[in-house]
Amino acid sequence: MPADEPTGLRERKRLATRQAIQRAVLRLALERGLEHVTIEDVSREADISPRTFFNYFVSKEAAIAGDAPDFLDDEQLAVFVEGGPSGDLMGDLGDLMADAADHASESRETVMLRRDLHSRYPQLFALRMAGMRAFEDDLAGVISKRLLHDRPEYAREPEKLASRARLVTMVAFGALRHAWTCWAETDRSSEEALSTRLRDSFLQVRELLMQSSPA
Amino acid sequence: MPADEPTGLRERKRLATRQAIQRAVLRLALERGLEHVTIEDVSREADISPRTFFNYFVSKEAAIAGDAPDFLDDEQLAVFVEGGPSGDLMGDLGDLMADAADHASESRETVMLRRDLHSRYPQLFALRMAGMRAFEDDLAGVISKRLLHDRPEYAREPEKLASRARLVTMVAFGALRHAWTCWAETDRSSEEALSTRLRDSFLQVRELLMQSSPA
DNA sequence: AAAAATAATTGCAGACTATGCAACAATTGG
DNA sequence: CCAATTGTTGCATAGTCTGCAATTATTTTT
Repeated sequence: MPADEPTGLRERKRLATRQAIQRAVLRLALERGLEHVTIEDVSREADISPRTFFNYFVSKEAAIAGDAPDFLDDEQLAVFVEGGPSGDLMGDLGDLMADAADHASESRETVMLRRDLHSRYPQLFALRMAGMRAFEDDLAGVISKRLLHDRPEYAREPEKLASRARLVTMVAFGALRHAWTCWAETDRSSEEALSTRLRDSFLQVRELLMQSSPA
Repeated sequence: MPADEPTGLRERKRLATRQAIQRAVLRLALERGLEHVTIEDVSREADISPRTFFNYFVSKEAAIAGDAPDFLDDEQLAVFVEGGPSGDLMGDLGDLMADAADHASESRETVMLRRDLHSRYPQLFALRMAGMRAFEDDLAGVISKRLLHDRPEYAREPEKLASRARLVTMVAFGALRHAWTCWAETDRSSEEALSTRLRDSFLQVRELLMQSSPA
């Protein structure tokens, strides 16, 4: 279906403006410090009017936080829901997240700028996480289907299923945060991909509780 | 004559004002909706000047989010660090959090108002979580000591220990979020304590990965 | 108990954030 | 090329937040 990219001029311009704003605010914040950047500065840098800024983001913080990752194609999602690829829940979730990170629609520059900014202002990272509620809800839906596939008896207890799906989602977000935090700390010259870190963190979660019960 | 009241008048007044502001903003936000409450309204309700509001909280959101839970007494912490009380990491963390919830310094009224507000505005809950970074760092420190006690060989790999401690912390925060979310959804008339939910969520995390590996 | 030191409250000025509205400009589809 | 749709902008206005200096309240010292 998505063969080429026949998006209209309008849509392309909108995307370009959105990215220009994000680059602008990230660059300026890194350059002169978060508190010394105003919407007016950002707008000048991105070549738009201050009013237009608010057509794209509700606040400076939202522009810095950026968008939640895109979800994957339906096919990959279907594989996950039906117990694949490996059958291990945490491992498969790690794969899912890693692939999402690799196919991010954001430019590499934006991702790197944001990583540096998060290192300097850890609150921003927490804020980015806070902005991912919708993504989290989507994820919970997918996980719910997967759990139902793994243990069909959940069909008789829909509330328990929902609760469990949320628990898995929140634990997965813990792994996500861990991966991002580790990645943000790696040497700037290191070429280690975020996706590698993601897979690793999810596998560590898997190990974690196996080890935790003492003799 | 001097009943041991270690806190001076000044400190008590400050605490009272802080709590008055929180009650005011929560009540007003529940009553007329978040977006129809201004700092001026809150200040009037709490009997302070708008300027004073900002001596206590940096923003309206911060007042709503409230403070991170207090940590427990050193003795209880020492037990945890040395492998107690049960020896199971997640279970012990659940106990720790549950006790912290039971001994919260906040008034029951404030806790309930916040719960209701979070039900109506889930973003606020995410924001509250985002504001707990310092608490999270403290927790990571405690967990690091516990891990070192459980597996002294970590002493040879301090970086691995730190990374693992952070992972456990973030997974624990997932459990925390789950417990709070479930608790906020329970019937208002239910007397189920948050601490019960906390213990339950942590134990579920423990079970989770045991079950997750298929045949 | 008064005086000095310390800390909290307040008003005010000023910069910045954010939204509604209406005019204008650009893109799209016929 | 025209008409509909969508995006941009300026303006007005309400609200957020900070620095500063004056005032008031508590604590400490003598």
